[in-house]
Amino acid sequence: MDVRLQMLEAAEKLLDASPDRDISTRAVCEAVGVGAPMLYRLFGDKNGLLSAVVDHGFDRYLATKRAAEPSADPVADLKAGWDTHVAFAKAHPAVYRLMYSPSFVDVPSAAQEALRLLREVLVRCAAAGRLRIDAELAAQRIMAANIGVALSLVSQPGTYTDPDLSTRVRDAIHDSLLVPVGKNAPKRADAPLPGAALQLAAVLRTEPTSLGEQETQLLLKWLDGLAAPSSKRPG
Amino acid sequence: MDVRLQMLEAAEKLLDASPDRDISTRAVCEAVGVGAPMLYRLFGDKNGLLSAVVDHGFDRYLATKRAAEPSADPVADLKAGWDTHVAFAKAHPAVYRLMYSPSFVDVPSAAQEALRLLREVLVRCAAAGRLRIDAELAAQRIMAANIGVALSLVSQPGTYTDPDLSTRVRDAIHDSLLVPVGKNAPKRADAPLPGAALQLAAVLRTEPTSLGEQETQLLLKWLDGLAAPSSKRPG
DNA sequence: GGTTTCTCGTAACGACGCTATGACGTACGT
DNA sequence: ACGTACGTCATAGCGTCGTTACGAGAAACC
Repeated sequence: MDVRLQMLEAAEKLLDASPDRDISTRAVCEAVGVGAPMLYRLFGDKNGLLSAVVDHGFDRYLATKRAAEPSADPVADLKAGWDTHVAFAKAHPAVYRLMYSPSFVDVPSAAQEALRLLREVLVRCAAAGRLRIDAELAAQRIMAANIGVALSLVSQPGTYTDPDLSTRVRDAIHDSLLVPVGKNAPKRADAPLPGAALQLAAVLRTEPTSLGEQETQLLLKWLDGLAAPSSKRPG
Repeated sequence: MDVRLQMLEAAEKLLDASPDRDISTRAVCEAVGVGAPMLYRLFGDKNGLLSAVVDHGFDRYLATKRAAEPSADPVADLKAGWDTHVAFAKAHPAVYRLMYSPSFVDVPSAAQEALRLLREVLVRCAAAGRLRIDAELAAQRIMAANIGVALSLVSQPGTYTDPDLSTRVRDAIHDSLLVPVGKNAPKRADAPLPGAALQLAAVLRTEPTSLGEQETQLLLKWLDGLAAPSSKRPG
């Protein structure tokens, strides 16, 4: 019978159901069955309620995450942290938008908490000799890119269609900040075949050639296959 | 005495001055000196006005950018595009938030336009042999990271204090998508088509591919034809 | 049991997005 | 020249919002 928790959950439910991602204080009060002054005694004002919703959702999410976090491989934890960030955004799009693009001035404390946890993982990476730069600088770069990927996926799902978008951006950022485990580490092999195929395809699409139309189409099809031998592009 | 333009500029000014980044239709109408029905005849509703503000600000910004864009070095254009994106966000924080984290359902067309321009630059990079993957996939990754950096800088300037944040994330993403200049990039200026065809033919003769034997032979024959300088050359 | 205090629902206030109505000016027909 | 039809736009209003003053009812204390 915790009224505060009831209101938080009602607000989150209404928020996810709302098309314009906004709610009215009246709807929240009516859903719980309390009067309007109750809301203002508990949360101060509407922004306080929304901030509390963000903190509540994020805290509950972190509870399941914090239990298994400190593993032996800090780099694996780093990547897992990125993925859980994106998963949280997909699971609670409205809450995520309030978290990282709030309409009020003060950023919810959950955002600060998330950055703090990221910095802790990075400190462990540094202790393991895997971090190339200062943990605070690395945390800012990773978090900024992570927010961008998550926000793009939740606010423009029709535009950002690449299923590997998150992991690819993640690895690009991480690779720029971490030192490889060994010298034989996969030094980004500049595979000449896909590169050459991509370039020829690009040129073929922009310049006239001596080939016929069907020949060009078949050639382009082959080139696409040569450029992406292991994965398929989204249509 | 263009009322529509007056209202757009008044709305933008009020938007930047507002602490909670919201405006009232009444304030916009009063600032221009027109009645409320004028706004609804010009923009439909409040969302229409805000969408128009976004498109107007972005179009005016692109006008100064499009003039000097197509340079000889597409990679330099790519990096400049990232920087102008961040600069636009810093110059118009309220408009930028509406653009990439809108409160209404449909994303403003300016966001689509920005992604389209990015893809065009990437196609030019691919034609120069500098792009490692498909232009569409690369555009999504770059744009997602770019949005994250810009939105973090404008919505949490107190948290993201690293002055090099933007350029560092930019270079990390770009390095993961581009091939270095010296490696296997033939000179674009002279004859891109024969060069690309020759390079691919050389690679095909030294590496196993996913194509069958007959296909490879036919492809090599075509490539020899494309590489031969007997075909028409641009004056 | 009477008084005080605490709690919380009712009702109201100002501001909002949006729209119906009517006044005003203009162009046209006779 | 004068009446009429038409387009234009401000006034005024409706319903809803966030927020708060007020009063009723319950509980606690002397």
